[in-house]
Amino acid sequence: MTTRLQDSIKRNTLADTVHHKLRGLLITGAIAPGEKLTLRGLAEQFGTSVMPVREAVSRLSAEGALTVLANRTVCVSCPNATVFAELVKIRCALEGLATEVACKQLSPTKLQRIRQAVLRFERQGTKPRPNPTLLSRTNRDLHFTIYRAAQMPHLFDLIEGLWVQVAPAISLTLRHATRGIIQWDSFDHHARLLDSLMSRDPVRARQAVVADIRSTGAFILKTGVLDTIDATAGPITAKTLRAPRVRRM
Amino acid sequence: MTTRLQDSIKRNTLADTVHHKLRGLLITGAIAPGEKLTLRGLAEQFGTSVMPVREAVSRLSAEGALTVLANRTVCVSCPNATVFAELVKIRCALEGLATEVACKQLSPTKLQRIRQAVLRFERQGTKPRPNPTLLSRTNRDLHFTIYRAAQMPHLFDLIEGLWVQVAPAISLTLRHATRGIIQWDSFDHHARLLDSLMSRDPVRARQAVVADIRSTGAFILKTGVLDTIDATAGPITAKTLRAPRVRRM
DNA sequence: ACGGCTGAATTGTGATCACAAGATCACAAA
DNA sequence: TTTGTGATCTTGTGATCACAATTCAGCCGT
Repeated sequence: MTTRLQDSIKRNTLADTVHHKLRGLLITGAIAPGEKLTLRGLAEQFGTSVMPVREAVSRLSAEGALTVLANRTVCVSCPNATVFAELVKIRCALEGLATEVACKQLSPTKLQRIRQAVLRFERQGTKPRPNPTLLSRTNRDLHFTIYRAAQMPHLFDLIEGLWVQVAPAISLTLRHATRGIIQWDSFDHHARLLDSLMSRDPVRARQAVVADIRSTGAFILKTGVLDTIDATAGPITAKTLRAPRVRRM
Repeated sequence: MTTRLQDSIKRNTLADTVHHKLRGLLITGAIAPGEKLTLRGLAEQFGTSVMPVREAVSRLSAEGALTVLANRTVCVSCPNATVFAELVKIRCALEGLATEVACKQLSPTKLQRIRQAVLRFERQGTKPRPNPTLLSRTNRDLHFTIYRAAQMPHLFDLIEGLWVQVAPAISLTLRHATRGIIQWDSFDHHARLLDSLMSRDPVRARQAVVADIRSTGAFILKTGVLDTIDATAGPITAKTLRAPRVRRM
């Protein structure tokens, strides 16, 4: 998925550019989950004709990042609870593998960077009023530096694809549960992860990541934001979300 | 990748049809790895204009099934040795997971079907002159009935995507090592797999699939067919393949 | 007979046009 | 105020056109 390894062999078509930019917007949650997109609108926004946008949207929908409904409406797809649970399981398998592999060949430099990311995450997270966006970005950096270190580009792409699909769910949670996000045992898991990496214990490292993924996944599921989403129901409207308002913790 | 879950909510655009058909041709190895494809050619073959083909090709290249080179030439992508090795590792993780999950909830009916597939595979494989194409098809059926039983559609799609990428390598091996393909310990692994499934032992089942994947992967790597392939080098020509001719076993 | 060069032909990419299916809104009837 | 209905606009999809880049055939010169 994505342009895969071709990123290096930059085939700079407009379609690729649009694809990349859109993907970036999606993975950072800049576009709200369920939001409707129009080809012509995107085309105007990117300053191209509809053609490159069509190709980009086509690829993104193939990745599962966008959904084109039976109505032929394009919208940012957000997994419902069951889909999300499945994605979490897959993530455990894939990111566990990546971590295990990376653990065996992490350079001291990368280890340093990971340590710093862990620290940054903890520092931001223990603030009285942490910035959730910043927090999730730091978390992302942390994970992806590890996965990149595994030097398995295809695996990396697959993982990235999963994050693109999961991102909207996180974004939703962030939007509707502004307080109390920080219950996370993530601190513990990150610490254990870092420790395992430094002592070159691949199995324990894998366990730590899996625990981390599972726990934040469980947290998101527990908020119940995703229960209101029906994949076939189309874009998420204000009405859709009103009913089972997320309860604060 | 693919049309994902949308398969049920058939959004019957021409692009989807072409995508599906083309994908089928690729996964069965009907189109030779490295073969060049032209949009207009495919369009004529499918009886459409180039537009649907463009979208299909775009998606397939996003999946990694097709490669569009810097020349802007489209060809069936075939993994080189290192990429193939990576794909095998990923397959182990994903298909292992699928097997483990499936093991816990296999209906007796499905179990029967798997048993029959195993028998069919063994019967065909022990023939004095087994049909390699038929053999690999049976093998595919066997694996995919298990994976489908896991009832994790996204996982299934990912696995299918991996097979599409691996298919050309298998196809190549089949073409250039017409004899002696049947060294496989696959019989043992299949037997152990079936046994584990019947006795509901998820862990052992996983181990059996992983062993199966690893061994046939190792076999393909050992033939050395993939060593001659450079991902950036473009389509596979007769010349490319001449040099280190596959040695019979 | 052979190598390098030029022409035409083919290719993917992007833009534009055409069209059918939904979505939206205004207005009228209850 | 609410509901049904029609016209109108918007949308994705597919076809066609235009174009630059690449490929390839054929020719010329040696």
